[in-house]
Amino acid sequence: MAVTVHWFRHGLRLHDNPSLLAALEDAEEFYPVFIFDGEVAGTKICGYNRWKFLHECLQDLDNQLKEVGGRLYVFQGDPCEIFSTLFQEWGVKRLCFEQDPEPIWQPRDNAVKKLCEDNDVEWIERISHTLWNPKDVINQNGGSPPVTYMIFRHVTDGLGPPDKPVNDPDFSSVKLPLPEKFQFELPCLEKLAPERVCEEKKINGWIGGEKRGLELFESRIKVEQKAFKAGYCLPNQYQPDLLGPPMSLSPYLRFGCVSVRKFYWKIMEVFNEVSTEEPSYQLIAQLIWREYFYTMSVGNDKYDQMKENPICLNIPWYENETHLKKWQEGETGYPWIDACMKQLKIEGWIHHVSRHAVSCFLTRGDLWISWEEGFKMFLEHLLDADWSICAGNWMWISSSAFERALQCPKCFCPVRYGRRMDPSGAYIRRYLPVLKDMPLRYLFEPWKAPKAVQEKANCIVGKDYPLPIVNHKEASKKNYEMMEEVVSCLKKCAIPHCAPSDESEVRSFVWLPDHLAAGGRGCTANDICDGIAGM
DNA sequence: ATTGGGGTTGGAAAA
DNA sequence: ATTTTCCAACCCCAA
Repeated sequence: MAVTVHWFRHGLRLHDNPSLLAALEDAEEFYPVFIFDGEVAGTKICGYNRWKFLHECLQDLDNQLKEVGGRLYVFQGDPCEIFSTLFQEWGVKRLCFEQDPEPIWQPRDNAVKKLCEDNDVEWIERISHTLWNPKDVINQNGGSPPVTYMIFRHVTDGLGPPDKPVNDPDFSSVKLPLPEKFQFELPCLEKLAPERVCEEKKINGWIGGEKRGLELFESRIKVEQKAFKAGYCLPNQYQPDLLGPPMSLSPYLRFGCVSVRKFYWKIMEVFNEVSTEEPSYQLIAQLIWREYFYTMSVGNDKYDQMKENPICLNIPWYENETHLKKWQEGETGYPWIDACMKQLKIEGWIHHVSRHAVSCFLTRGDLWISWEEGFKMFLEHLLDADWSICAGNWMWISSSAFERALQCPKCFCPVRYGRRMDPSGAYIRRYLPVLKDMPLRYLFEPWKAPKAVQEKANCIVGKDYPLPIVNHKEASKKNYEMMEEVVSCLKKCAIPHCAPSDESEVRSFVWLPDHLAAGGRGCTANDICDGIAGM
């Protein structure tokens, strides 16, 4: 019988929460704790929508705990200092928390573990943010992160399917002490970081928290079930729904409102109910990508930067503050790009085709600006961005790492790709109202509209809407040549690193130079920017 | 595998 | 009403 604490960081949920169960086991008194330390839950770089989402997650946890007679204890400050006080005050005997695999959290967690050891407090860390323990994947692979995505898949196949979700917590036999003097007011963004409250406090349709996450999950499962029954197949030239209400679970996976293991097993279950075929890997491909980027960041604290990052190509990107600013603000003069950036800033979530478009435009496609800038922008605004997933996706997109480093694909045309993804132009008109009367014909390249058309549409290009900041055709051609040069330099020093076991896989691989292969990898899948992957 | 590019063609919108 | 322009819809090919 003991006083125990569960420390929430990721994993803002009650279901499938093994470390929460560990905290409740044989406990006499139980305290659920969340600590704002200026970094937790991605609050170091955090736009308004992310703050709002996090607050809703915490509010939801507090509401659920109220129903079982408790409250969520919320603190602000350094975890070590706070726990040091709490251990004394509450007489804590056990501290439980979910594993945060990313390197950025290790100093914090190591310090707290040491504090526990110094104070004779048992600490328990459990895996539930990822499908597998990244450390198991690395061990299974012989001590280093898998060199390629294919190998990653192979290794995880070797580990077997991920653990099934654990039972819901039972609070009936523990005491949930209520505070006498402590205030449970969640610190609001306006007070904590007023400079981060942007003017764009728009309603975005996203509501944080486990309750909403599970509702969305259930409705999403029904959609998938229907698709399976109808004979699920991968869409070849599919039309993304850029205008519908948010359906992605990615923000809920990011904050742990919905368990990734629940997601995995439910999809499998639903598919198996409908079909006797072996479930396609594609069903959970995005979850595996998520897993891959988390795992690959383990032990690489330079994962979010180009310099000194063993897996990232050094590419001589331009430094162009003006271009960067225009990209960030959605003022590039390419309506498709600008609409995506406006939606990102206003709503905090954009579809993966939008992510493809703007990330390619910033980096290897048009502006030739480092992916690190895009990483920072996405990490600030995207509800589903997490440090390693965001950085991994940006390296991928910009052809800075993985097999992309040696096989740079064609870039997206900001006009043509937009036309295909948003054929009615409704998406652009929603996020760029200045273009609402521009005829569809010129909507994706309004600078080509004759003066009379511009006047009639009440939008003079160069005045009401910017002229394009670069000539796509010229810029992308030059950038492609520069990328080819980088690649040809690399190929000269490329040496076979390891032979693929399966002959059929050879096609998918490009040999990596040693310095890349050491911590690097290649992969063949595409479509990695889906919200689930959480770029 | 998925894009852009080149070619062609038919048709719609602009002039 | 006629001409011009340009785009969607094909195809195939290259990367």
